[in-house]
Amino acid sequence: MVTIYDIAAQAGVSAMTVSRVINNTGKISDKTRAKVRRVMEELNYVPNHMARSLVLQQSKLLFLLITDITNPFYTTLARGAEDAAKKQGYRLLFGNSDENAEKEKDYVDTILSTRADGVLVAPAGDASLSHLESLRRHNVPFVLLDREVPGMDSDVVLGDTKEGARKLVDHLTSLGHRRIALINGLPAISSARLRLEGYREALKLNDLHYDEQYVLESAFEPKSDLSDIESWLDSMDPPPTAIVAGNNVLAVEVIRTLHGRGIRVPDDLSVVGFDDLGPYSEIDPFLTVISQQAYQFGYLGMQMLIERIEERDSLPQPWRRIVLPAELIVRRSAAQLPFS
Amino acid sequence: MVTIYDIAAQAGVSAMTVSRVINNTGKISDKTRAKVRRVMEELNYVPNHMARSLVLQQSKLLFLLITDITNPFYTTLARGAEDAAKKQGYRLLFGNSDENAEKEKDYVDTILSTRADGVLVAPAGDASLSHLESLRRHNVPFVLLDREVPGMDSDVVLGDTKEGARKLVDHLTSLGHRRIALINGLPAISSARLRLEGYREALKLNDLHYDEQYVLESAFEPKSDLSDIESWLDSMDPPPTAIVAGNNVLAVEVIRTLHGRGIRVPDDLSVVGFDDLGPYSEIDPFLTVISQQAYQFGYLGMQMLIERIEERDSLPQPWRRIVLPAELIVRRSAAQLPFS
DNA sequence: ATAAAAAATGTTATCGATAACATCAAATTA
DNA sequence: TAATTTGATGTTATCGATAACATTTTTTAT
Repeated sequence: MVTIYDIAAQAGVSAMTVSRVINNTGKISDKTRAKVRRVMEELNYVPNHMARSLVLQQSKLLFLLITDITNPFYTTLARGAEDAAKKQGYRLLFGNSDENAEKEKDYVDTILSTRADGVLVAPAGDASLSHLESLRRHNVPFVLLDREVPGMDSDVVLGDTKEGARKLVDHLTSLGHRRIALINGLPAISSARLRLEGYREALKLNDLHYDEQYVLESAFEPKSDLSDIESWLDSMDPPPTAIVAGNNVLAVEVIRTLHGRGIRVPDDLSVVGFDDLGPYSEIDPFLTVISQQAYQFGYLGMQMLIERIEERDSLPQPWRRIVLPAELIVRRSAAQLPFS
Repeated sequence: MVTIYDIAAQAGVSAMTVSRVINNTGKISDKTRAKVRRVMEELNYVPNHMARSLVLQQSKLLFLLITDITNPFYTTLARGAEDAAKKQGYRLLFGNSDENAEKEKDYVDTILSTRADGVLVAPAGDASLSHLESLRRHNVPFVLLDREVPGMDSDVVLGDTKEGARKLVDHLTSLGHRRIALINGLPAISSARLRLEGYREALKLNDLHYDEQYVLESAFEPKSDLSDIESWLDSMDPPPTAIVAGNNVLAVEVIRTLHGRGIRVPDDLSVVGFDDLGPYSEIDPFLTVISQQAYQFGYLGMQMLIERIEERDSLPQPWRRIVLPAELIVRRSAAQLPFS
């Protein structure tokens, strides 16, 4: 590979002069600047970012860790983060943890050893605490997205999840439903806990009592094995007339399972969920959901992150917490109960 | 940040000894190995990948460039690439070019200056040629995915696109359709060209004549402005009874536009497309498509890439070309014509 | 014209790690 | 036991770039 020394030799100057031309620092005569530029072109010079970062002690490289690259919520979020990063002159790379704290840890190691300037993390769950402590210990700024991790203070962008859960339940009760089930993410994820809370509060406000049998806690990620959903559906007695799903993946799994049993949605059973199904849901606007501003999660989170990075030397600001609203989008997957 | 020198000092050995412990090279007594390990733990040592890559001249870092991170075809592909990379001990980072050759160029610059060991590229189009030449010139191995670029020989993983287009047209004709339109990607993308070819061949084989007015070439990416689709729909006379869409995004756009006009799919007009709509399409299996093995694109491409990287010193092998089959999945978006 | 200031360029050390070679002590062999 | 091998560790140079300081050249001021 061509280095600044090759250029320096070819142009008859010192490496430092080449470095100055590249970075537009110091004083350089127009003549040598032109000559150096020309040689750089001729030799197809590409700067070595690693060597550069090694001495500068900063990489202008940021990372975004998401938990499911096939989930439109996260990919939309990624677009927002990307746009904000580009605007500020940072490069952004993505990592996909697959809802798996182990994989996430590997990415954190990569991030630490790549000496990234900062990270945007949608943590896999409470078990992420140890990696986040690792980032903190090594002084790598990070902003949490969508989920909090108990025991770790930081900047964070959240959705108004509890309120979202309430709205969904309210919507269902307004349609006459009284036996409303919840299929939720694992309790090791903060957003799942809030959804359960919101669900319970809304039940109470609607004078419905909370019944444990109507709640299933399942992993957020798509799996081939739907047997726990199957047995849960069998177990509820009397069966619910509506189901709230804790995220888009679970909504899909539930509906698939129901279809497999010949149960029609919403005719036989209503289903509502969290997060849109991506642009493709527009083909046939079906699922009634709480829509979160996915793009904003990424955009605002990235802005906060970069502010943290650049204010590093000044005295530390208090942690910031952005809560984005949750909007109910009524479509067709929840129906009025006939006899209510 | 803690370096091997800090560890060396603390453990009372030389930096080289620490390096040996880290890499398990050379001979080290159990006693010092244990001591060094202990100090590394205590100080939370994390190796600096940049310094390491600088001397080793390899980074064990690979990149995947895709053109649309919100498209399930590419995210599924990404999962495959990720799995294959991990299996071989490489780290994988993602970049999103947004179907934009300029953004793609920025990523290529990043890749070059990061001294990545190789790249998997789904090129934005024929205009990608110059960046690919840049990669080639700098001796960075790459494998193309899904699209070829004229003028650039390389390893490549393709779908059997032309055959796919034929199957779609055959399916429609078997349902009685004779006026079949095509909304396709821009001709600057190789896969779009093949789809057009396949479409024309299939028409001929079915004794239908090719009529230019039934073909629209549009950008693959999602846009807010649907006016060209609108005017195209208006212009066709007599209107088609079926539309083939060149990819999933276009299929969605067309169906949205049709819905906006009160035209029902498939009752009033049939629509078929390329590529699945992700896991979410399973809620309501609607769109009849040619399904490509997205995961395999990524997995096999990554395997080829790594083989290239690791065989680098031995004599060069001829370029390889993998063509993955295209499977027709009949769902509900194309209907039998009543009067045929 | 000459000192002083400013501009242009060069030298050396450094970032954190590893390769290649050097050294020293312990173990083995003759 | 002296000679030799082997094991364990240390030293130095290097990867490609930049900061800090040093030097040379040019310009400006007196």
